[in-house]
Amino acid sequence: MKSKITLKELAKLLNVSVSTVSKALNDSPEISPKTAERVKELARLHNYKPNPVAVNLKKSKTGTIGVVIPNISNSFFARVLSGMEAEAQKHDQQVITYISNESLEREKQICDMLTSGFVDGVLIAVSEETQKKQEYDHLFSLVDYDIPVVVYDRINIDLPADKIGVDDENSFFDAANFFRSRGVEKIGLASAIHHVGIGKLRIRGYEKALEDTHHYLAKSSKPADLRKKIKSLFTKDKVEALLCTDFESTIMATRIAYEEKIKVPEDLKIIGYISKEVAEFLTPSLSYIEQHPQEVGSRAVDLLNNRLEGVYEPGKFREEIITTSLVHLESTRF
Amino acid sequence: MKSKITLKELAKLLNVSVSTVSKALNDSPEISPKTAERVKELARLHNYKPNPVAVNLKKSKTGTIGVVIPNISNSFFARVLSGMEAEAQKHDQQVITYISNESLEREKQICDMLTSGFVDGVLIAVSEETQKKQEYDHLFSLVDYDIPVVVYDRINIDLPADKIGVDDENSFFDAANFFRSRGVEKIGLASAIHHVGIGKLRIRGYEKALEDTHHYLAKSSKPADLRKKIKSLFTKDKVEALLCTDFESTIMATRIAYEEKIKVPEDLKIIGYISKEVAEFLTPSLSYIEQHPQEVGSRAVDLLNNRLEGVYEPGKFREEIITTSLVHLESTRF
DNA sequence: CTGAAAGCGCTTACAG
DNA sequence: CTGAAAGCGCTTACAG
Repeated sequence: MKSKITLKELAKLLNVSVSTVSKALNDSPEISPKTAERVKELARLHNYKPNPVAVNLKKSKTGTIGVVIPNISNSFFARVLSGMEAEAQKHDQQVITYISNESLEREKQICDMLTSGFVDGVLIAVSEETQKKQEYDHLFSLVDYDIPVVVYDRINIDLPADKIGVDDENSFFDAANFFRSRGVEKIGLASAIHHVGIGKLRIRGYEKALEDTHHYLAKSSKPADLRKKIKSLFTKDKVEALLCTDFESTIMATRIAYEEKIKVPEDLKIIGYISKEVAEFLTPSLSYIEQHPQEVGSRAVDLLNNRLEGVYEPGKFREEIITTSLVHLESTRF
Repeated sequence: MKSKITLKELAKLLNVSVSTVSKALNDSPEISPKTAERVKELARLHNYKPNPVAVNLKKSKTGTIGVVIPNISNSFFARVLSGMEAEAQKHDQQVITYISNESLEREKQICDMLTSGFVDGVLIAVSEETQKKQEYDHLFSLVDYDIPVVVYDRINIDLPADKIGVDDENSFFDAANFFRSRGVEKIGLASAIHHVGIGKLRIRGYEKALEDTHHYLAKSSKPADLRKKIKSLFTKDKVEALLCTDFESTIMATRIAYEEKIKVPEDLKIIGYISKEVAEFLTPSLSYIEQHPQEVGSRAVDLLNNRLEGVYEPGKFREEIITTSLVHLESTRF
């Protein structure tokens, strides 16, 4: 039960002033080596640690960064968070997590909190609802309060902030071209997120790669509807390859193939946007787009810190893109 | 660019003292309704929000709780975190997230940080390595520093702290008995986590239910080895049902069944410890143990807050258990 | 009902 | 080299 010792108590025990103790512990050159050593020794003995709240108040900062996550069950975001936490550690920053659950209302509440000064900066991926309704006032209010914001992953939003994203469009451009190069003709796409930014980009990549051929699209945010459409791609259109923009459509596609006794990869190749963890264990294992979430996370923290430290010119914002890679497992075996 | 206004500035604008402003904003009965209204109006106009760092310093608390998570990619923990965040919100607390990556070393670093006073309390699920090596000194040092600790999920550890767990043993006791009641004779178990606490408990539940019959066990923390053992259960022992204690063994089992052309559920029933999200999408969909992670999370925060508020008697600790439920999907269809 | 003062635990110009 | 003082932005006994 060593209740925390303070500078003042330390000072009294040493018969010196609080300022001296503080300076000694902060390695100020003003202090004589002798007293410095005396102070440090006693501090060590008592296991002294400065009260971070007091230090932060003095320094007018919080030592903390706020992360807004739309959906933590999505393992992409979970890994991004992990990358952020690791990077923040290196800078002795604490990560405060807020989960919006893809809700605009919740996101507003969170931003409102954040304007009170709980954090030095904010990393945010905006919720689906926010994107759909295009209501960004709460985000602008962060900016108004001079709280630096870094937008990650879902970056196609018009906000004066640094951004770190993933090359969604290119990933599917490349994936579609991969199939073409192998002579596949009927290449389909399934999407449950066609209405949100990243979904649109992935679809655009697919369409650009296949400008000159027929597009086979199954798009719907309603599971039953999507299922019907994917099934139709398989049984009526008889696509030979399928790109899936998200977890739901990917898993649904493998599922429907199984039910319809379509052999993967013999009769149907699939590439999906799912995590390595799940991809490797599916039956058959599923080729996927690796988004390097940890890197997205650590870069996001980096951008924020550079911004906080004034490395970047005020008013001019960065936009960085992490390059994805296509990982081939069994579902694209030729 | 409304840089934050302070109490002092507000006071000057109103020609009253700082104390008056503070009291007015905190609805102190000492203040006349008239001035209270004046103060509040100006505060609203300037969008005044008290600086939380200053408030916390004054109140000698941080308004923050630290959550240590072994592995955020595990969707169980991701959901637990979500439950914690939701509950913390209700109490205006911020959640600071630390990820140990199942590493003892990292966990020590984190605990060391935490003793500096970044948080009012800690919620922790200890890392696998910590459990294996049984090194708990860093956790005891939290307790020594009078930082309340709540241990969640991995609770079979001897620490003076409140605990919130899941009825691991019972879940598999019930699951095994479910199969028996349906006349299944050869019931196997696969585990990649047999060496850690929750794994042991689940296995014990299985063994208790089947005390009088033969046990078919496939246990290994090495993937290749586990795979061989599961395969042997299927092809040599010809088990008719399998309980899997974790994500890895569950997915591996479905995978091996597929490769060996064993029909699920016709020739083999499976129950696994995986998340609803994955279970529902597997082929066939997989019956699973629902652990109610969000509830674990929110109860953990509750326990901590009751402890902080002195609701519980000092020195006497709570241990709560969340009851799991067995969710039947296709893999246990009779 | 209002305000001056002390203090939460630090840091840092400034004086000596 | 050391210390007294001011101050970060609040809250809250205490006096008037």
